[in-house]
Amino acid sequence: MEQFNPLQFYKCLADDTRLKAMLLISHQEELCVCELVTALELSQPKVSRHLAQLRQCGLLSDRKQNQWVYYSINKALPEWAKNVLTQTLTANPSFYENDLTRLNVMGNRPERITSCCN
Amino acid sequence: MEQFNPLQFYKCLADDTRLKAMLLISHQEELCVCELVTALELSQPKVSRHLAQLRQCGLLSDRKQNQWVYYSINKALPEWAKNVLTQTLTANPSFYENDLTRLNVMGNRPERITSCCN
DNA sequence: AATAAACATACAAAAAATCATATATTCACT
DNA sequence: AGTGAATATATGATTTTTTGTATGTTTATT
Repeated sequence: MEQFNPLQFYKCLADDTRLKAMLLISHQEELCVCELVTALELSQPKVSRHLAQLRQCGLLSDRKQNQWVYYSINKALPEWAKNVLTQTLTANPSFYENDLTRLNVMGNRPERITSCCN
Repeated sequence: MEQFNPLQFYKCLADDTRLKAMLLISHQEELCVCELVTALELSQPKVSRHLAQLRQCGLLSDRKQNQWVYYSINKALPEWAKNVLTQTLTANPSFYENDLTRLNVMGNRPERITSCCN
């Protein structure tokens, strides 16, 4: 990850899929690809591609567990960028409420295994 | 101006010219087109086009005085968006320092007439 | 070993954003 | 009335971004 720069950060947020993914992940701590596919009602390759971009730009981290890959907000993000995400999340609930609803009614969500038992 | 939405806001910030213009205007309260042309070292139509977009999206206001058009941050922007701009401005001085330098050494800057004397 | 689920990636096509250039408008000054 | 400075906009070309589709990899299950 190169030097974090605000233009790159905003380019990452300037797409419907990526912005909603970022907000949903912020809201839920972490989400796997298949949960985002369901919440966003988009194809798996599309979601996967955007998540890869967000990871490459340093906005997301991923961890692999069994067959799932969980994405979360990169802890190393600059404070100002974290604040921007938090402000956006709390001020715009209607922007992602439908996605959150679909996530909440989703069946078959993978069970998280707490890290102590890995 | 339609309902303000975060995706549109971030699309506005996802371009080098627009992001720098927003930050410079934030920093300086208001700037006219020719000052931005000098600071950013870009063509007048290019700057003008981007400013028009920022105005149409509700991020900037303009006022006309004599032959100059001054742009400033739209006072009616949602608080969260104003906060995002402030955070970005204060946390990333190096992103726009060269532009600020060019602005400061610029000769022939138009003289502001205080609004009481219009 | 075969099958299936979850995820990633490659590639070409389509869509969207940006740009340079030319030109129009407005205002100030002579 | 004519000139020049500041700004805006239109148009077609170029560049960038996004997308669908096909395919590859890994892991779990039978």
